Amino acid sequence: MKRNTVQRQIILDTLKALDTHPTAEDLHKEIQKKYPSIGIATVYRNLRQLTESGLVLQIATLDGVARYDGCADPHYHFHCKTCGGAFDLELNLIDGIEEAVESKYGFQVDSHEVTFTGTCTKCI
Amino acid sequence: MKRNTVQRQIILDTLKALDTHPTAEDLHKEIQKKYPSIGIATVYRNLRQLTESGLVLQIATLDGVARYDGCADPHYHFHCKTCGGAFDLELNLIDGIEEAVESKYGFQVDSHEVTFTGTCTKCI
DNA sequence: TTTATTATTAATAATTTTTATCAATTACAA
DNA sequence: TTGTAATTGATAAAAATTATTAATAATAAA
Repeated sequence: MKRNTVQRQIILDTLKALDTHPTAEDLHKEIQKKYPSIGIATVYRNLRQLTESGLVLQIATLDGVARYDGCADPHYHFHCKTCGGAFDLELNLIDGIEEAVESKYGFQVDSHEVTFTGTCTKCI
Repeated sequence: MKRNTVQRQIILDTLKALDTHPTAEDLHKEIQKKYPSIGIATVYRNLRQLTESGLVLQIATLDGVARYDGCADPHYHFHCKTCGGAFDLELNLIDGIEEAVESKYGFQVDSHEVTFTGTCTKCI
């Protein structure tokens, strides 16, 4: 059965406190500042668990490194191709688009993600 | 200066002939059937070049493995979380959404991608 | 509370994916 | 045809992620 470990809570809390969208390694480094004993494998393992349970959002990036988002409610993202950063966007979610795909293709749609690519204000 | 090598042409042609969205390894295996001498590094190298020049589209996936799309004109995708497959969707592109992000955030937006996640008809 | 069970951990080895290196080759310009 | 430098194939290296394993600790049962 799933257990409530302090490590998992620390990982989730630290992720939620960051508004960047850290990679597993980023998050591990941040955690190490306060809890140097927590290993990188534990971070990976728990990020996967938290993603599966829906508490954490995994963001796909073009450079192949997974980034994580502690915010549960859905929103869209912008990726800067210069600095690699991922930013939240406060846009209204597109309405009815998941249902459109389900009825047109017969797929079962769980979620959708909209990602913009370009250059952020700092990097322009 | 950029050269026109037979390898690059083979890589591009093979990718265009596939309607799946292969990973670099998938594509390399497919190419090896006819051209066993072409190495995996050449496939990676050219996929990156072709992506940079805009002839090929790189698709971010949640499992962290890059997939490639030989179709130049933009369209949306569906990812099956069971089989890992990526499918093209023929939906109308969302209108004006890039401009909305540019004016709201001041980012320079080059493109946007909409990705649906769920279960495909085969895997339901 | 104490004990037993077993999920989880830290550390690290192994795997997977992608990029860098480098001598040989080859496309293109002169 | 010849010189050049971009590209190639092979492979080493790097980066990212997952598996392994003995030790630890969270929870249930006694």
